[in-house]
Amino acid sequence: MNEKLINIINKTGILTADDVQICGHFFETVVIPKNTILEEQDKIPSYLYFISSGFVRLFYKDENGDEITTNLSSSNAFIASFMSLIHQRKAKENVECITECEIVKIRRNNLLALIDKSENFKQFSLIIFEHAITSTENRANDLATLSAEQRYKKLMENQPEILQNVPIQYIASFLGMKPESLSRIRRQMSKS
Amino acid sequence: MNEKLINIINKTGILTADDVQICGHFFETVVIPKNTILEEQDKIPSYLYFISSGFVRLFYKDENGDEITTNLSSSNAFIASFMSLIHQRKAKENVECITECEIVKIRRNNLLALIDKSENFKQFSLIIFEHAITSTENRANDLATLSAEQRYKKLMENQPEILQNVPIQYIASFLGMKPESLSRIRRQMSKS
DNA sequence: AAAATTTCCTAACATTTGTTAACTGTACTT
DNA sequence: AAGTACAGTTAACAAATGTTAGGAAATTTT
Repeated sequence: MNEKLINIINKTGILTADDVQICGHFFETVVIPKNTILEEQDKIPSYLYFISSGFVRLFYKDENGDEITTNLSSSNAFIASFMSLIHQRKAKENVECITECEIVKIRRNNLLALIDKSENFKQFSLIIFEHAITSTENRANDLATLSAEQRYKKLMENQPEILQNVPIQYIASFLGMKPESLSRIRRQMSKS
Repeated sequence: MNEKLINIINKTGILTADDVQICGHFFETVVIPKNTILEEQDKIPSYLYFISSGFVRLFYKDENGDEITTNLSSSNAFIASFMSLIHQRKAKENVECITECEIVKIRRNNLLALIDKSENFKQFSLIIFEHAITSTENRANDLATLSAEQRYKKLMENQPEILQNVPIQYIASFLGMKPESLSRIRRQMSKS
């Protein structure tokens, strides 16, 4: 199985070597070209994804046809349209590879089978899920309390690799500002 | 058991009459005076709460000691510091009754026992959980894409009862703006 | 009831962010 | 290589929101 995924799993200390062995049967590693949509808005998603390398985003198209980026993720993170995946409902967002990506994916039914079979795996998947929720909560609280510049600086500190690899317009949308505003902020910061 | 809670349960169509009967043993109805903290930030929460009547908020104190309101809920909603309740971790936020409330609560261990015992109850609790997550996602997306005025108008339309019963400062914080800004918006809207 | 505290409002001003439009550079097509 | 489309930048201006300070109104305490 994918080494990075094994590393992440071991870091939690939840799964045994046997557990990992079993997992291996259900995860599939694939290389995806840039700009590929993995799961589409308004369709029922099928997979949970682990990003082994590359950059992935979640975004939805609003009433005006504008794309709103709600999540930016890079290597060693899980990503999915989580709630829709679990409940088999139409997804509110697209899952898109921003760069070429090495992706490790598992089908929903296999994921549920693992969760059902192993208490350890249940706990592990809860942690994945919790990360996704915490990240949404943090985004909401940052949008509510920080200025546009503070939000950008925080992203610089916490996920600097994003800045090098993700189009500015996606970053601006994720941070809740216009691309022109982000441009201005970047210029002002480069001056001092 | 509390009638409103039974109504909500029946509306989902998931639980049988027997299920509801069993639930009744584990839920406890209490009346709570206004301004009471039900669960405290940095402590491990114990209960899931259903608001039978009254208004409840989630809020956390930031580094500066400022209170940030992250959720405003009224009758017929479940509320808790969900992630912390499930994982038995220190809560990131307080749960506070804003007005006097009639609350129906269930202890975490009893909740887990019900989930474990009944597939129906597992599904039901997943729906409660999903509501909480959807509400956080919506807050984040609204903060990212709408102006302060648009956010206030949306709250007016979706939860008008909040405006009559929740202090303006909490509403402003929840909407990610300063109380003075909310005051101005309300005045401008009252003019036209 | 008076005093004190807190909440909310108001207004003037400062700052931040959005809007519009033009321009540059880059990547993709032909 | 030329042409086209798109992403990113810049600048001037407009609009929205934050800041500060003071006062009115409501609530709580004495």
